[in-house]
Parts: sequence; structure tokens; C-alpha cells
Amino acid sequence: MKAAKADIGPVFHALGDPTRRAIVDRLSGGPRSVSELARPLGITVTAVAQHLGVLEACGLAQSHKQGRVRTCRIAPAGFLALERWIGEHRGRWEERLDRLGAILAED
Amino acid sequence: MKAAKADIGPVFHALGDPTRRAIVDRLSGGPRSVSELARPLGITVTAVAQHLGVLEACGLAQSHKQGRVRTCRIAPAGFLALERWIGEHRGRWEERLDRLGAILAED
DNA sequence: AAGATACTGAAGTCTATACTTCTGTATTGG
DNA sequence: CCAATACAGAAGTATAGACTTCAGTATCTT
Repeated sequence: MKAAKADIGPVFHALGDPTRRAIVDRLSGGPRSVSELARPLGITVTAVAQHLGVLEACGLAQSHKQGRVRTCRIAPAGFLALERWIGEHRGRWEERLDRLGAILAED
Repeated sequence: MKAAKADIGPVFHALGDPTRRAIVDRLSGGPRSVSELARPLGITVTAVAQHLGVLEACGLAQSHKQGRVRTCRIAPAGFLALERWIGEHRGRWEERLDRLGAILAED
């Protein structure tokens, strides 16, 4: 197992940007080149490359270059970090939210 | 059911900030006043009030003022939006990641 | 009533970041 | 070989956002 001890902060930060979510959505449909990602977004390939850097840094995407084309795909680490974070917090929240439900019911 | 059609963007954006995650963590332990949140963070109550505004706007927290004290607590909407988003994407990712696993195994 | 407390709101600062353009540098097809 | 393609890197701009301070306004406490 690759460590992939992705810090959750960068993952949330990365997904906070609508353009990067669009890239993630698109990559969810299969691997794409940088140009293929840029075209429908109406931004430059440079901008996409920068977003890709952010997504790769937090383990949400990965890419490799073959010839002159860089192919990008979804990566597991970031998503696993996200699910783990939610899992770690869910228990405490449910407890709290149950209690909140009771409070709201009184109201 | 309150609509709570929380847009996911603001939720990710809100959780992208470490101070706001700290606030969320603290609120997971139970309701706190604004001052109680500010003290351990070493920032002003004004800053906390601003963060609280962000958290409330995206359904991650709620608060009510009684007398001069505003009591803050965790809210469900934001977290539900988060889980829904992950749920919607998980299927597609798993498919992709399975395929990726196969590719990596070849390598 | 008077001072301490707990925020609220406006306004300013300062950094991060989401783009851009411009200029390379490998590839690849004709 | 040469033009088009696909990106990489540096640098600039412009806006958003995470703070602060300063000046209120209620509300407790004594």
C-alpha cells in the first residue's frame, strides 16, 4: 500500500473550486488529456495544468505523459481520505444531530 | 423536510479552511459560544463570527442568540450534502479505480 | 446605575489563488 | 524537414478571503 497519508485540508480546498470539481467530474468518465479537459471548460491549457497540479498534490488525480500528451485520471488517495474523514466524524455528528433532532422536536 | 438543497461547493470551500475545520471539530463535542470557540483558536471573536457565517451559510452549523450569548452547534444539512456528493460519485470512481488497479497490476 | 461581558458591523490590510499572456521545448504528421 | 500540436514554466493581474482594529449595542452582574 502506498502510504497516501493525504492531508484532508488540501482535498477540501481542491474540491472547493468549481472548475476543479468539473475536472474531477469529467475524469470520472474516463482518462482525458489536458487539452480535452480544457476545451469544454473554456479556459487555457495552462490553467488546467495548474488545477491538475492541485488535484495531484492532494491525491485526487494522477497523470503520466506519453509523447507530447499528458493523460489524466482519477486517483484513489484523495477520495479515500475524504471518506475516512467523514467516517471519523460521523459518529460524533450523529450523536449530536440526534440530540438536535430532539431539541427541534420540542420547538 | 427542510429543503436543505445545500450546494456542495460552499461546503467544500468552508471545510477547506483549517480554522473552520477546528471550529467544526470543537462543535462536534457539543454546543459552544462564540467566545468559547475563539479562545483556544487564538483569534478574535470577530473572526470566529465570520467563520460561523460561512459555516451557517452552507448548512454545516447553526446558532441562536439568547441574551448576549450566541450558542453555536453542528447542523446536518452540510454534512448530508457532503455524503450525498460522495455517494453520487463513488460508483463511478470505483469502476474507474478498479480499472486503474488492473492497469497498475500490469505495470 | 455602572462597569464588565458578549457579541455585531464596518472598514482596512495582506496574502493566496485563479486566471491570463508570453515564451520555450518536445513530439508528430505530411 | 517543417509546421502544427501539446504541453511546461515564468511572470503578471485581479479578485476573494482570512484576518485585524475600532466603534458601537445589548445584556448581565454587583
